[in-house]
Amino acid sequence: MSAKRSGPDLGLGEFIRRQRELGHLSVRQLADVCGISNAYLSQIERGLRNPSSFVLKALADGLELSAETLYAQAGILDPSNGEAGDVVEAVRRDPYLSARQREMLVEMYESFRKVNDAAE
Amino acid sequence: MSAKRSGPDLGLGEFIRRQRELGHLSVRQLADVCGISNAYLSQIERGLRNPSSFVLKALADGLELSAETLYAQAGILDPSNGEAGDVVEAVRRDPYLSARQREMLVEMYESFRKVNDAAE
DNA sequence: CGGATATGCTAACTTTTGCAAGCAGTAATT
DNA sequence: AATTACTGCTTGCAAAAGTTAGCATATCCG
Repeated sequence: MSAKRSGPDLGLGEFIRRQRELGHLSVRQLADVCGISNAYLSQIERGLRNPSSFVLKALADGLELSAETLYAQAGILDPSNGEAGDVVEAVRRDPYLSARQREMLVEMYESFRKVNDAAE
Repeated sequence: MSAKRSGPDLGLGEFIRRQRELGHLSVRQLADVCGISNAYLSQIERGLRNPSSFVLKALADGLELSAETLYAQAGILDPSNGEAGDVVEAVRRDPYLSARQREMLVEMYESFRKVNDAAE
């Protein structure tokens, strides 16, 4: 058995489900895009199954997420790479944007976050 | 321009074996450290088995490699992974946005960059 | 020559992944 | 009410992952 679901995989399934719902996709639609069965995706989302590396990769692609983010959520990758992405900071540091453009991007980003929070 | 690639198309199993031998470990020793059976490790190294995410993670730890390196070798993670502070990367890694929202932000960012380039 | 001991590999077995098919619920048409 | 078309969930099974026990060879020591 070795490593199993004892502990920190709490949330991978829910994270996937949340991402799926943010994209307004049904279980079947996402499963289809990822090339897996809807039954299996349903089980993954509820934590009943432990997807293999390749399925996880397919899910990352289907959700248009970086694979690092998903793997970090699964507790497999160190979050040092996956979590650091502060969009606002990256925008503010970008030397190729004008102040006005930075402001627009930040506002757009924050309004997205706000909308998602409200739709929770 | 193509940057230099180290060990282009080395299979995952062969890569693991090479790393293990570089560390002067036997199959049993590495398997023990990783918490898997020696038989299974042997099969992984010869490409007869396809290890799960957790086993891959354990192998990375046992070999004292970054998990990213091993996952890149497995063809699961994109090897281009180092550039920090990039807006696009930050957006792609943000787990609170939907795929559609990420796409919109990236397109907005890139159109800004394009406009700025043209006006240079 | 034994006999430990270490190497990697094979075989038989158990457990988990992943899928095809079907079930129950909801909402809109007819 | 019946049909059609969605939604997500459950079931039973084939295939793959992963383990325990054992085989064969090689080295080292008395």
